[in-house]
Amino acid sequence: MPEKDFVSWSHAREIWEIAMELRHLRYFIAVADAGSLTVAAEQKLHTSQPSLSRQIRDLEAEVGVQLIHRSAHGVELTPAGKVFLDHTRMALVQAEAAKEAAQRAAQPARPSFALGFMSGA
Amino acid sequence: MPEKDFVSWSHAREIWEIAMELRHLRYFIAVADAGSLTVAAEQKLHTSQPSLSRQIRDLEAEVGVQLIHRSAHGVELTPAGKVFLDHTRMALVQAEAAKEAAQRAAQPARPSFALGFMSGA
DNA sequence: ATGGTTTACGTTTTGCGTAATCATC
DNA sequence: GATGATTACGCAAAACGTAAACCAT
Repeated sequence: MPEKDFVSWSHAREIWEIAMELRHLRYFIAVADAGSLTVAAEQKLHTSQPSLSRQIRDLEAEVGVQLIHRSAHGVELTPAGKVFLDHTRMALVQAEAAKEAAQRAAQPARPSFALGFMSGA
Repeated sequence: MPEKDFVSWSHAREIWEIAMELRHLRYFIAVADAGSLTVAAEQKLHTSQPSLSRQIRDLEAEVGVQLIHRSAHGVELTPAGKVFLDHTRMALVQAEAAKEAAQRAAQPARPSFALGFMSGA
């Protein structure tokens, strides 16, 4: 039976309707860390700038908020972008934790340790 | 400058190398809730069973663990699958929270004209 | 025989890379 | 003029849908 009362959603949108993908979040984190689309693409993600530029643009369209400010020197996070970055990191960590927890659970002998964290205010 | 000491990773794998996507997690949650690939596909995800079957299979390959046990009555979560489900839900919630936090941060402190979507005080 | 999952295959979407363009300092 | 982001476009990979096959009850 479906137990879905573990958390309450802020809005009515169902989780199946989220268009955002982890790839977008990874790209955004790389850009934020590098401060530049160019170096993030080439040195971190091993992809091309145009690809990365488009993914970031798609992400901003999905969120509906401008996350970075483009300039000639590189990119700079907007206030909304900084907030988004923090949550984004946690989401990635959670996804990776899910994978590792499943792998750990599949091997019965290992004691499980919790990789816990708090969700922001 | 990259601030990345907010959490320590369990393994050396970089986050850019994660092949898992939120779509896989959404699909998995739907299957777990429905207890069946067929009804999850048709009634929740509005897609086809073969598509869903392949996505779940891909997810299991990525995680490296069998997450569901197929039977004639439907599907049943393996112990690893149950653990994975919990973390997966949190990851989805985090991702959605990131989006909403960014939208909230983009709103000025005092909205002069309310195109509000929430019935607040 | 029925309910449910998987395989096969053709179609369509979409992400990606190269090259060219625009903008800012 | 040089650095960096965007647009245009062709290609390749992957997701999707339909149909057929398989498996257990």
